[in-house]
Amino acid sequence: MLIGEYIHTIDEKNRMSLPVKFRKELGKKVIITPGLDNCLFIFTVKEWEKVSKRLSDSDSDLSFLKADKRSFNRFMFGRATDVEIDSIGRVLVPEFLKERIGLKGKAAIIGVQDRVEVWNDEAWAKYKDVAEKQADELAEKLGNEKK
Amino acid sequence: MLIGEYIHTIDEKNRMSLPVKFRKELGKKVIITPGLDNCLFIFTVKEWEKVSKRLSDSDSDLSFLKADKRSFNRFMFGRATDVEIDSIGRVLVPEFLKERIGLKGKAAIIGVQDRVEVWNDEAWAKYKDVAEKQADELAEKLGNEKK
DNA sequence: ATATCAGGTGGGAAAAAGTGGGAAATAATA
DNA sequence: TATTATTTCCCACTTTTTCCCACCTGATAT
Repeated sequence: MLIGEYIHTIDEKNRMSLPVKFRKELGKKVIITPGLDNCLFIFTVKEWEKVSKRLSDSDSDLSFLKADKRSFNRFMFGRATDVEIDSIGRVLVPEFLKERIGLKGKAAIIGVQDRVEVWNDEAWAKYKDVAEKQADELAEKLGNEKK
Repeated sequence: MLIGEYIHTIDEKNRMSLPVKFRKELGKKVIITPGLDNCLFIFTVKEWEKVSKRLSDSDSDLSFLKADKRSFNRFMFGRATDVEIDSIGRVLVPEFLKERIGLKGKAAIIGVQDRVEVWNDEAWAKYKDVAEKQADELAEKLGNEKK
């Protein structure tokens, strides 16, 4: 399971080293896609297959309008990139994905169960701040939904 | 069962030794997460699996499509860390978790049934003070609820 | 009182992780 | 094809982490 928060550098060659704790689970190749809430998602190949299957499944339970779904899939698939992890555990973050979330200098690398998220470090700090304030509230809400 | 209260030091290398009485039950690897009321939780791997399973959406590979799940999962997993317990029973408390609860110098380590809690020792002292005064009151309230 | 033991603390050396940069290989352009 | 730009690979440096050993303190036993 991918968990934890790490702050790493993105250098001028767009290289970013992955936390050692993630490397075993990620293997030697990953899929980087635009994520939601202004971050990037990194999936293992296996996880990506699961995700993409469910996204393209025509009779899945996703309550998407067809048009919405098409455009969402373009967003996810059209800009997904598979990247090799180099011999010392770094990935190359494509320029257009970097730009998309305003990455430069420092990145926050977050393990979220089955995926890794990459954030502009400042954006992450802000997001965390807000999330924390809402956390109790949220936990309670989720708790109630289960009833 | 994990019970009791201990005051231990956190040194400059972020090491904190776990009470001997806890070590057997905790095993050689634990999960540290932010807890509620401004403390940290330490779970055994087994306990963590139970907790995280219950809290995450187990019946969907696409939980990231829901905004509130995303926030919650980021909070839950992004800020948890698995740490090895070293040969003499110490854990490394990640800097970002230390910061979160204002840990430095002395920590209060509390056994709470299935989990261990870590507090800033002064915060714990205050909390205890208040809690103690309310304990009788609280006990009665809890007793009544069960009826 | 001294010795012994267990739990907890601290520090130095070795190893690992993360970062940066140059050279070789490849691709792009004219 | 020659030249330039980009990407890839490899090595080296720096910082952080890990490992190991020694010390301290308080409790118990001799």
